[in-house]
Amino acid sequence: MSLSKFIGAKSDEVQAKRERRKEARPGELLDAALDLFVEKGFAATRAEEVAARAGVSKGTLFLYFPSKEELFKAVVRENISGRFQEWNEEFRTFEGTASDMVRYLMKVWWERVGATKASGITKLIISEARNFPDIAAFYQQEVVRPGQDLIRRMLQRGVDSGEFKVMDMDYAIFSITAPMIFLIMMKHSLGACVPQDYPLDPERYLTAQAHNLLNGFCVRRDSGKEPRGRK
Amino acid sequence: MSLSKFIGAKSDEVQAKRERRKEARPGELLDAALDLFVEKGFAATRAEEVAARAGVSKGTLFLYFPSKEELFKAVVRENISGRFQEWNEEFRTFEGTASDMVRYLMKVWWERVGATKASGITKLIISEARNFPDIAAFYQQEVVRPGQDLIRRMLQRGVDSGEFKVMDMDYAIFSITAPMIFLIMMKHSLGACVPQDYPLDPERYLTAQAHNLLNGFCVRRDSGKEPRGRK
Amino acid sequence: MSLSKFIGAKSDEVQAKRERRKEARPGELLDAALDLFVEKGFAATRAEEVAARAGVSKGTLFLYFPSKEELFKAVVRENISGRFQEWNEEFRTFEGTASDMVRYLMKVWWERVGATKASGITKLIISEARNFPDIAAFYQQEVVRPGQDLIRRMLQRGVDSGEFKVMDMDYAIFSITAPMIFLIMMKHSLGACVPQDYPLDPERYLTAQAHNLLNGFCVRRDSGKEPRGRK
Amino acid sequence: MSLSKFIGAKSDEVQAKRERRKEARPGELLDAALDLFVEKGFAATRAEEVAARAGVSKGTLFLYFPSKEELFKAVVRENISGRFQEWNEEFRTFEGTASDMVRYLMKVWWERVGATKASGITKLIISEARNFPDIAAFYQQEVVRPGQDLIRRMLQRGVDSGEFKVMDMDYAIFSITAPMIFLIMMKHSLGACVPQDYPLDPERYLTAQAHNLLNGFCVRRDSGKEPRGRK
DNA sequence: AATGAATGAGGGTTCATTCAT
DNA sequence: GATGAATGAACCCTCATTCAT
Repeated sequence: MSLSKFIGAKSDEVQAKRERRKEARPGELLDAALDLFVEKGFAATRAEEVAARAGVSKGTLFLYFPSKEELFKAVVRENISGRFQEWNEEFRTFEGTASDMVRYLMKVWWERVGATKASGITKLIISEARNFPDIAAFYQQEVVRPGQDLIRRMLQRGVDSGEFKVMDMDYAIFSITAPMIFLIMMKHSLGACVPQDYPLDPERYLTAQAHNLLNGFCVRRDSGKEPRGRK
Repeated sequence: MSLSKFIGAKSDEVQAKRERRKEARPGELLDAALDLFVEKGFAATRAEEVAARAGVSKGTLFLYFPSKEELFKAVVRENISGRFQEWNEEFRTFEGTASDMVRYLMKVWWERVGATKASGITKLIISEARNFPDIAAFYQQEVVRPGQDLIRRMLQRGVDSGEFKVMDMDYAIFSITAPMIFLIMMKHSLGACVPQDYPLDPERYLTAQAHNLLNGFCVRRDSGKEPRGRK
Repeated sequence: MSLSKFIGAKSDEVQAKRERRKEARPGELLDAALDLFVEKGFAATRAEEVAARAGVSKGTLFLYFPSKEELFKAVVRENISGRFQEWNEEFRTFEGTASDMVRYLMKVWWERVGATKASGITKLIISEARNFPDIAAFYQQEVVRPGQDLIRRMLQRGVDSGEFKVMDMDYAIFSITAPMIFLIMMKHSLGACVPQDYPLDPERYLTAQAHNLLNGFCVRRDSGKEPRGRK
Repeated sequence: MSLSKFIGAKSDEVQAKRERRKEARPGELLDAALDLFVEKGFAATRAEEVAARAGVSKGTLFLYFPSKEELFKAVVRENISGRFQEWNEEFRTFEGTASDMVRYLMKVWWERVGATKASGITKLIISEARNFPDIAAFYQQEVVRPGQDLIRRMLQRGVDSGEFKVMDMDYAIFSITAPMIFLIMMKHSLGACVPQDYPLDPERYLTAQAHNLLNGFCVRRDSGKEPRGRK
């Protein structure tokens, strides 16, 4: 807090407000753009609409981003968190069982990503991947791969400790990620359109999913043989 | 199969080919449109491109479909199979265990939907749901709900027979559907952009997923208590 | 003239008209564009105006030229005549004196270029050279240089035959071209704005200019010494 | 030269510098604007660029000139010298021959106009005449006409003294002005783009041009009859 | 029925101009 | 006076849609 508050009074305050606005502009625009891109897709989102939602005029948008496509890339860049170092550390020092870890992973993922605006970026990239292949590749490298590595280490720890069965890791990883991707797509797609059909509590769903995945549906171990139904 | 084949001879054959082509027109357009809508989204797909891929001129497209939006709806209508009656019957008379059924469901779903062009419609609707809420609602009612009902009956059968534990059915259903949705999104999105990162065999993935879901990761039953990791 | 006129009648005629229009479109657009670019410059000419002058809608312009800049280049390309081979031949076989040739050159240049729409292209390129340096270079190479070569040969012929004095050819060439460039700029610039100040007959001007250039203003030969005026 | 230089001392000097800068502002803007208008034309010149080149902000430009068009007019006004009174006097008292005068005119014109930034204004007005007809008329009246009158008097003096032939004055005037206009257009247009093609020394060109004009190309007087070449 | 030339409303982008600081 | 963020009219260009052939 600066002294100017006591000696500068009014003009400084106004100055501060304007500067705060100016500094905040790009962020406000990125927020508005993320919302709209997630909601309607890149092509169907109009630049003017983004500007309006951010409370500025169309021209102002192009003061901060040279084109709609650059705005899109900035939205992605801004929202792709490189928080994996932190998360890796968190999991390296985790003290519970591997099962605890699985549950914990899903829980914190929801709290930090799934439940926040950041989840929109995943929906956005999955929806637009074919139109922006380089962004898709970037996301794959920066987010998907580190995420898979983290999950792989987690599962391996369970296997190494004898807690988990030996399993095909490449496939098991997707057993963990699929429900998260699913949850995001539902949240931003069908779930947003027909909410009455998705009255589920995401956290509870993830808990149930983790439980099912860890223990299985079956009372006794299932043989795993091929089905014998007709056809 | 028409009689004209037997009474027309050669010149009729040509006529037949032309008529077949003519009658096939809308179908070819719908096929082309499905591909492009899935690939690029509704807004980014140009009508002329659809026509070109179907091998007709731009004008012809509008001869069969009054507008791009109507084309979109026709694509959805055409590809949303009302095959649940048939499938319900198939599952009602299924003779194996509930576990067999789960595996069988995933397998035939992949063969009949996931691996075919029909999978595109799911990706399409999920991507465009927010832009076409009425279509989303229609899909929800015609496809999602019947599908969930089918899965619910399947799981209930397992519970009733003592093969499956008692579980929260509303959530368990998603444990079955999530990997299928996931597979579709990957196939038509990131997987199509960075194929080297998705070298998985979908059928094997589904088998593994079914196995994990049925038997769990754990060697022994996991307690299911909350994780005790830091924070 | 085709027979269709006698057997096809109406539908063929209409077809012909439409095709003629279609074929004529680019030409009509180029004509309109040349006029407007000459009149107002590249930047101040609006695409819609070009279209309107050609009697078509804005969109049609872009059916034939992918951008305003490509339209500009097409205008230049279309109007830069590579007629120098023909002209070289004409001058090679010319039978009069070198003085005749100078007068003839100016006369036919006026008839074939100066008086026609083609003169606009020179004004256009001179006005826009700095904005389109590559086009300027192209024009320099395709038009200016061949033109200068032609004039140089003409003057050299006069010198060789003893009709003209020995002179610095590089500079004499500009004595021939300057009045032509001048005439073009006046025609499309000041002369078009204040016509009452330019009531001159271009052909007579060129004749007078040729006469002055060939015989000089002076009754007797002037010494050519440096001027002795004050300063 | 102002008195402040003698009474102000140091602090005043700073003050003077600032005021000089302040007072110089419009001049710097006009200079920058002239350069850019000459180079790119009125429409293609951006106000911000003018301001930047003058070292001020965009807003400041509009502090001094209410609009881009007014800036343009001010540029023209500023650079159209009303120096004809002075020049008329200079020529009235000129003591050499009429031929000397012609050479002298071209020489001093080059020194005082052609070689300086002032030449740009001619190129500018010729290029933009059609877009600003009133400015063209103003220029015609304030510059072209007085210039032509000056040249006419000069030529008439030669005719009156028996040094020059009797000639059609209206046309002879253009024989003097054409090379000057030509030189300006080349300097600011093609010559600036393909400099290797215009390695000529302007002063030498004007001298040669004056010589050619005064004495003619021909060794003997040419008949002036119509050419007899083919066609 | 099929074509494809033509249309014009709509959206991205620029930039002269304004105005709060 | 000076600044530069903000504005919005205007322009280039696209593309769904029409319609004469």
